[in-house]
Amino acid sequence: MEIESTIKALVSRAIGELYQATVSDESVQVQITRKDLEGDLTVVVFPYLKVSKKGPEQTGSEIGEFLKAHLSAVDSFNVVKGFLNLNLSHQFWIGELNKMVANVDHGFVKPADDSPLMMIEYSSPNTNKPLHLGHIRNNLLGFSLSRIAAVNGFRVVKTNIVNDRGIHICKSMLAWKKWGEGQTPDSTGIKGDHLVGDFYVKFDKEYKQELAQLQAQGLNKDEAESQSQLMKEAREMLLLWEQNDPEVVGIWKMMNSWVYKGFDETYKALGVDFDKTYYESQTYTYGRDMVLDGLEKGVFYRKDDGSVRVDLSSDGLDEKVLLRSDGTSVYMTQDIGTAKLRFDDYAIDKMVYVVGNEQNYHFQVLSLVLDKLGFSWGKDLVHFSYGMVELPEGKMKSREGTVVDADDLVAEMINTAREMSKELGKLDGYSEQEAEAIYRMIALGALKYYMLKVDPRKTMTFNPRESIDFNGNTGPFIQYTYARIQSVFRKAVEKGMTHHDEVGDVALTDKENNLVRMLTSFPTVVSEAAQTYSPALVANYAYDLAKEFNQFYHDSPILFEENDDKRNLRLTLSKTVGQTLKNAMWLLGIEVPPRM
RNA sequence: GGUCCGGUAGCUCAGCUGGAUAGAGCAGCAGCCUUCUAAGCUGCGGGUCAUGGGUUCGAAUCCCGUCCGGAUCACCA
Repeated sequence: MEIESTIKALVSRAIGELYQATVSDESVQVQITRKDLEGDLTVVVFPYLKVSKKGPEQTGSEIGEFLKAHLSAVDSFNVVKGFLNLNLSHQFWIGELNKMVANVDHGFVKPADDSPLMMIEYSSPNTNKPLHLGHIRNNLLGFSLSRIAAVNGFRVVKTNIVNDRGIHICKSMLAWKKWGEGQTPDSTGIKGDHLVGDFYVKFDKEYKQELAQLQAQGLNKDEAESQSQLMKEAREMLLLWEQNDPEVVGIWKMMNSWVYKGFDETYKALGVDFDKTYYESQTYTYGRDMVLDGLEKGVFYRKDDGSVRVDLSSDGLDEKVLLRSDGTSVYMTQDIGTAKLRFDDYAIDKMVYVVGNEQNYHFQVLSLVLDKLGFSWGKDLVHFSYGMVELPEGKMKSREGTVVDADDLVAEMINTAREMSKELGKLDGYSEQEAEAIYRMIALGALKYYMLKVDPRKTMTFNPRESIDFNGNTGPFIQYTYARIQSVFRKAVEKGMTHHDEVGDVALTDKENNLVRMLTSFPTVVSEAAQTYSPALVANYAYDLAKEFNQFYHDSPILFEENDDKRNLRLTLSKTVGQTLKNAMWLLGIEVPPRM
C-alpha cells in the first residue's frame, strides 16, 4: 500500500522534528488496525518512548497530531496503550477504489522485453509410472509460481525435464519384453502411462520373488541382490541402451511414446503446460562430457574402481559419484548436463527448481558441483523445496496400493462436482456442455485450492473427504463468491440499471471500508508471494477477501439500495472485488465461473 | 550418529522480518431463505502455541537446551 510508505516517511520526520532523533523510514512499524478497534492503520509508538521521554499515550498523540497536520488523508486518530490508530478519510479510500476499478490488472507488474528471465522447472516425471498425488502438488506449485513470477516483472520460461532414461526405465522395458506378449495401449485399452507403470510393478514383483528364492537358498540380502538375474539383465539393458542398440532403443521409443501421450492428457486435465521440455536422454551426454572435462581439470577424481567422484568434504559434505565405474550416468550427471544446455539456450537470470524436499541434499551438491565447474550461476540456483503429501493414514506406499493416482483423483472430483451441482440445481438451463465445463472448473478449483492454500514448504496431509468439500475455506467458496457478483451484474442489466465505475463522495460503512482496505493490499500480497515463493499467501488472501465480501453481501443491499451514489459505490466495490478474486485465482491456476 | 525441516483448538491449517484479547475452516450444538445465488450468513463451546530457560517495554514469533515426528547422508531417481 502506497499510503503505508507515506506514513512511514512522515513518522520518521515527526520523530526528527518533535524529538530531535533519527529513525529510518523502514523501521517504522505500520500495521492494519485490529478489527475490534477504531481506525484503518496503526503506528506502533513503543520504539519512540526512549527518545520522546514521554508516556505512550502522549507520544502517540503528538505523532498523531503531526500526521493529521501533514497528511490530508488522515481524518482523526486515537491512541490505545502504545498504538496510534489512524482513521483515514472516506475520500481517500474512494480515491483508492477509483484507481483500482480503472485498472483490471491492479497489483500486477507486467514484464518488459528486457526484464530478468526466470526459468522454472517443475513436474519432472519419470517415464516408468503415471503421475500421482505428489506430482500434482509439484505441478500446481510450479504452474502457480510461474504465474506469480510473471506478474512481478519476470519473463518466465516454464520447463519440464523428463527422466526418460536410466535403470528404472529399463525395468519396465524388460518386464514388457519378458511378459508383455506384445501388449499396447490400443490392444488393452489402458492409458499408456498406466500400462507402462503396470510393467514396472510387474518387474518389481518378479524381482522380489527372485530375491526371496535366492535368500531361501541361504544367501543374505546383499548377496541375493548382487546375484539377481533380473537386475543383471536390467543393467545390461541400460548398457545396451547407452550403446544405441537398435532393439532396445526401439522398445524404449515405443514405450515412451505411450507414456507421453498419457502425460499430455493428465497435464491437460490439470491445466498446466510448459514452454520448453528437455529429455534426460538428450542431456545426459552433455553432463557426462562436463564431468570428464572436470576430471581433466582436476576438479573431480577417478577412484580405483573406475567411478568418477567429487570430494565435497571441504564444504561439509561427503564424496559423491558423478559417473559409475561402468561409465554410465547417474542422476547428478544428467542434471549437470541439463543445466548447461538450458543456460546455452536461454539468457537465464534466475533458475528455479521445483523439486521435493527429499532432494535437498542433491541440490546442495548440484549447486556446489556447478560452482566447481566454473559456472557463475551454480551458487545462485533456487531449489524450491516443497513438502511431501501424505494421507490421513500416513505416507503413500506403492507396495500397499495407497498411491493416489492423478487421473483417478481428477475424475472423482469432477464426478462429485457434477452430483453436487445437480442436487442443488445450480446450473439448470445450461446445456450439458456448458455445465460440464463448470463442473470441471469447480472440481479443479477445489483440488488446486486445497493443495495450494498450505505453506508449500510443509508436509501436508491430503484428506480425500476434505478435498472435495465445497464449503468453508475452499476453492469453490471463492468461485461461488465470484459467481454471485456476476449474478448481481446480470440482474442489474435485467433491471435496466445504469452503473458507472467512478465513485463520488459517499460515506463508507465499516464493511465497505474494510473491503476497500483489503483490496488495496492485493499488490503487496502479490509481491510477497513472489519474494517468498508462496502461492499460499495468494490463496489465503483470496479466501479472506471472499469471506469479507460475503458478509458485506449478506447485510448490505446492492441493487435494492435506493440512494444512487451508495448503489453505485456498492456496484463498483463488488466489481473490483470480483476482478481481484479472479486475478488472485488466476495466479493459482484456478478459473472462476460466471454462474454456479 | 551428522545435517536439515517441523510440533498452534478433536482434525486440517493461518499467524512466525517481535506488538494490543492467538485466528479460520471442518467436525458438534443453536439460529437465518415472500429481498441481489443458503456452495451463503450469524451465534455457542473448544488453546499449558511440544517443553524448560534466555533476550526485552513486549515472545506463538528471536536465541540456547530437552522431548517427539519427518527427510536425508546410494555406482536409485
